[in-house]
This record gives sequence, structure tokens and C-alpha cells, in this order.
Amino acid sequence: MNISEVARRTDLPPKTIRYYEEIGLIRPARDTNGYRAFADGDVHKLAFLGRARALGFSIEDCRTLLALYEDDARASADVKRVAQDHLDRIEEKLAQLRSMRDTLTHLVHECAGDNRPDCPILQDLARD
Amino acid sequence: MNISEVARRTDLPPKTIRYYEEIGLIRPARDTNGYRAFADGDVHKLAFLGRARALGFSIEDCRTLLALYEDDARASADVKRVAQDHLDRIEEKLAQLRSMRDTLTHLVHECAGDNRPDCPILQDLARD
DNA sequence: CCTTGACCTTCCCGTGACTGGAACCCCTAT
DNA sequence: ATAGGGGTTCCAGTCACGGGAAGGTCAAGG
Repeated sequence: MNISEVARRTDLPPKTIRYYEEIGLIRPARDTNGYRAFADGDVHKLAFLGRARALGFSIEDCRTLLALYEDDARASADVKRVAQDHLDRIEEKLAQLRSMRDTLTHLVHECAGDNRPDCPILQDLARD
Repeated sequence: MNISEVARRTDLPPKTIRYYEEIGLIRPARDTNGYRAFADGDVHKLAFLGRARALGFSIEDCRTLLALYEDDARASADVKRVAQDHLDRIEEKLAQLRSMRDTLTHLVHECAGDNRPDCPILQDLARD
């Protein structure tokens, strides 16, 4: 299976697939002509990676999760810890973004948005 | 005023202040010895930038906002549009993160987190 | 006068996770 | 023979800095 077919099946760009090989997440075989020859297992791994990335896991987290996935002797506690840590970081990010949003919503609401120069947004940014 | 004093006052790292000069956000004068000599106006601008960055505005947004701030003939509508666009992107990001969080919360809750290998998190990532 | 240590300077590399583009090879059909 | 649509590698750029090296400057103490 060539890369564009795998890209279609996994909904990952070919560039991303090459990148994942470059950093050692997958190791597709090669045809005699140098083309990557993907097996079903490669496609499966890529789909796994795509879903993990869609959940916001970092590449290093993905590497860990993939290793756990392939380790029959894993403890689910190890998987759970990775997910929980990630979840904690997401909660932090959410709190940060909510705070930004609240401030911005307030400021945008206060601003007349007309052709006069007076602007509470700039006033806030320039406050002493 | 030297850079470390400005860093203390604006709560920005010296590296960041140098970077902001490099990309043309500020233009501090120079002493004969080559040291940056910051005026109050520079400090004010840096504080402005620090607050804009804390609200999540990109550097390019900051550049625009600073230009508007210094333009007496600005229209508040221009400021408002920058802020509203940024707010829209934050709302998108929030929705995305909430979605990740909801999925992850569910999965983490389902996972026993013990020393057995069975794990609904991995099952979900590996689903066909 | 010399040294010490805390400043300051520039320059270059690394980050994360790709994306774009150039230059080139391969395969099939006409 | 050529055209096109694959594929390949490699290099540069993204964003907003941070780390660290190599070296100049300044004030205080011996």
C-alpha cells in the first residue's frame, strides 16, 4: 500500500505520515523502488496515532501510549496516568482560556466599535 | 534604565524584551557603551504588550494594537474587530478543548487503573 | 591597579508538530 | 518520447521565545 492510499484511509497527510516514520513512531517496509510499503499494522498504528493526537496527546505521549498498547503485560494504571496528566493540563488550559475569554468578552462589550478613537480595550491594555 | 530593571517593572524576561526589539515592537535608545537605555515610553509599551500577550493576542495582533494605540485618529471599530476575531478563535479553542476533556474524562473514569492490561482508553484509541 | 562578580551585548541552536517547496526518481499510458 | 501523476529526500519556515556560549562593561573591594 502506497502512502497516498494510507493517507486517505487514516485521514492523515502524507507529510505527517513521513514525519511519524522519521521520528520512529512507525517503521513501514520499503519496496525495491524505494517507495514505502505500508502493511495493515502500519495503517492501524497510524489510525491509533491520529485519534490520540485528536485528543490532544503530545507526540511523546503518543509514543508512550503506542508502546503500552503493544505491551501485553502493561498495567492499565500506566495508561490511566498518562491520560489523567493530559487531562489535568487540558483543565489548566481551559481555565486560562476561560479567563481570557471573560476579560475579552467584557472589553469587547464595552467598546462602541464606531469611528471614534475612544476605546476601553486600549485603555485597559494601557492602564498604569 | 537598563534591561533588568525594565524586566522587573514589566515582569517580562530580558530575552523577551530583546526579542520585541528585534521584531520592531520597541526601539529603545542606546547608551555609548552599547547598553539599551529604556525610556518610560518603552516601559509603558512593554507593559501594554505584556497585557495584550496575557490576553492571548498574537505578536502580530499586538503590533496592530500598539499601532492603533498610538494613532490618535484610530476608529475604535478597528480595535474591536481585532479583539472580536481573537475572541472567536478563543471560543473555537475552548470548544475543542471541552470536547477533548469530555472524551478524556469519560475514558479515564472507565479505566480501572490497576495492574491488569485491560484498558478502555487503549481500546478506544485502537477501535476500528 | 587588579580582580571579582554582576551586569550587558550578540549570535546561534532548539522547541513541537508539522507544512511548503525544490529537485529529483518511478511508473503507466499515449 | 513524452506527459502526468505518483513517489523520494532535504531544506526552510512556522510561533514566541529560552538556553547557553563568547565576550565587553561597570562598580566595589583589596
